[in-house]
Amino acid sequence: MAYTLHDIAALSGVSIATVSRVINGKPGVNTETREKIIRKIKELDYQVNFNAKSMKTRRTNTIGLITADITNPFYSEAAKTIEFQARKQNYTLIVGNTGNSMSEEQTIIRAFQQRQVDGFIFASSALRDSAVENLVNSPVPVLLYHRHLGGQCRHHFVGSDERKGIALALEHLSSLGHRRVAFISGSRKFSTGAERLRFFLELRRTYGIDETPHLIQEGGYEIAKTSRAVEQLMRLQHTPTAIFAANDFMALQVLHQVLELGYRVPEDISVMGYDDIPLASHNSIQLSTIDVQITHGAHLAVMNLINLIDGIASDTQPVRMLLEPKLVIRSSTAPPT
Amino acid sequence: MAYTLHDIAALSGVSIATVSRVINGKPGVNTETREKIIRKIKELDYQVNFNAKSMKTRRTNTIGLITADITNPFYSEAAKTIEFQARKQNYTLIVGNTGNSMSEEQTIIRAFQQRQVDGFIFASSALRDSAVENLVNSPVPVLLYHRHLGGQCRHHFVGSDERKGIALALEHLSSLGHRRVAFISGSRKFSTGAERLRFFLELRRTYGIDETPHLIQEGGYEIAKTSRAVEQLMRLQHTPTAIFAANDFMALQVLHQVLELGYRVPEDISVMGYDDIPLASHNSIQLSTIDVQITHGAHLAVMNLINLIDGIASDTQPVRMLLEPKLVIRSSTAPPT
DNA sequence: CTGTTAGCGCTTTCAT
DNA sequence: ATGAAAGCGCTAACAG
Repeated sequence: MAYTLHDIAALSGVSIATVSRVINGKPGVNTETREKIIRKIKELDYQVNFNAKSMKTRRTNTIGLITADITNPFYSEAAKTIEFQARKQNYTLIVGNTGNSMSEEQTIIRAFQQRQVDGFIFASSALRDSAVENLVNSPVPVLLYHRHLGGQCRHHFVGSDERKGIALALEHLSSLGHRRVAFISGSRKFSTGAERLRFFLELRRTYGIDETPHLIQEGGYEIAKTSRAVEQLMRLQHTPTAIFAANDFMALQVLHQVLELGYRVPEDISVMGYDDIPLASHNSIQLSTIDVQITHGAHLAVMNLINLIDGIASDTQPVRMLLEPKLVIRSSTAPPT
Repeated sequence: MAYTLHDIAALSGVSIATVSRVINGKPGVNTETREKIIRKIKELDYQVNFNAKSMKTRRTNTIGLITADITNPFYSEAAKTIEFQARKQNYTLIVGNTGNSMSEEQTIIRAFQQRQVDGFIFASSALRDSAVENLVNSPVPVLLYHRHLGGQCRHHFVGSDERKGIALALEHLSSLGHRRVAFISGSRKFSTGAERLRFFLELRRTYGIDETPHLIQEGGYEIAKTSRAVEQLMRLQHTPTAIFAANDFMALQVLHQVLELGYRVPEDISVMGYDDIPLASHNSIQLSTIDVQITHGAHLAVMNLINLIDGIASDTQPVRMLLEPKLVIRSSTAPPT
């Protein structure tokens, strides 16, 4: 059994109130008494019971992170930063993986509520996710990271400026001289997937990209879908000179498949990704992509959530931070020949 | 403010004790009363305050996972399974990343203790880690996963049979006809690194592997170290016909570097890894390796820890489970030419 | 079958 | 400067 305030108080010959005061650095304690108590605390290696404390303070100093899949390098990178920043501010992180299942998500939300988390970070929500929408309308602060809920629901969000990112990619490909640029979209159930497609369609004309419908394909999480998309594309009369995948995960698959088909990258065809997951920079891959500033965003997510918890940030004016994406040119893109 | 037992009790016209009984499925409540209460709970969407409950029950139903780096695919894979299995048993997971820093580790341990976690899983400990050793001797159950603390300290452990794994790899290379097999060891600060090297040295004779000292090189987490090792190896008069790296992370680097130097894999040189991280099976990599059963081990880790928490497993007889590793033959190994 | 009550370990008024 | 006491939301005797 661990020591309690009572133990420290009894052994120091004072009341628990006084011990509580010194633990919390409150004023109004005689210096000698304070030192005596501190000595005792050190001696016994006393540790506060945060749960008991929470009962009075209504603060658990824990934040709940809900992610679709921690195995996804994008999220594990974010989780690492979130955990670190949270800990620096004396918060601990509890995590849940939804595996993109709504029912799991709901279960996790409830479990976290029961644990009285001070705030939630979602790094996984789909567009129109009613569980999250309900939560957003509850009194506990919720911040969406990377993917948002769409227009209908007011919520706090830290993410990347997708329009800017698509523009950056198109500008790069266009300036290399590409006109027949294929696009493989991600799942449109997520804001990122939907927006990247939308902005591609919206911006391609500006950059002089060919508007042939066949150049747009739908990908997604299942490799098979991306695979089929690539097949379709490479079977076209006029094959694209560049393939732009809406995320690195798909881009990697594209890269592999195109190589398998005997094309050289980037000599015969350029491949462009999006996100800049760690693997993209791996020396045997070297994928050109858009860096969405994962860790920077994760850092801001924690900061903003804690401000919300502390009531520093106003809750009426939703947080909405869009980070500047950066173009990362590696060796999967080059001028068409 | 969320509802409490009092609210439900008042609104149902019963006492809090009765409500508590129905919530915990305790017998001795009139069916009608029970149903009335259940209705009220549903209607208000009442959720128990786990913290308050913990004060009485001395159980928080949370387990602390401490990992070196959640970004490492090995650990994120494990974390995913651990979170899932824990949740299935009504536990939540709180996580901490040490980044291999002892002081961070100590900080995390204390934070978790203050949160009254019911048990710890370490997936990151070094040999002779005094913080963990102390913790192991405290009353709260601690289970080491993947890496253990070495012989001096009795503790619960779930890992892989490293001797068997090395034997499997050597048998594979040997049966392909390799004799000049180089070995790049991992950091010996960890049980895995130390043991794999030890078993390689111990077993190579059995498999007819050349015992030239130059074939043993030291690698580690810094890419530069592995890089230098490969350079040394390929500068030898008799270059090895196969390079066996003590983990996939290094093997990937070896693969890249050897390819860069103009060798073909596996025609000119075979490369073998260890661990079978997800990336090893990536279609553009196809690394032959040893599968250490990450998820199976993670699953067992949770089960065993919970048994320990529940006092089902005896605490005097330490858990020590060594899973059977499996040989995974992909396309980075072939007979020497 | 149901209610009363005493804490779990802590913070925080309010007295002294 | 210090202590007594109430109470956070819950469980678990104990009484009735």
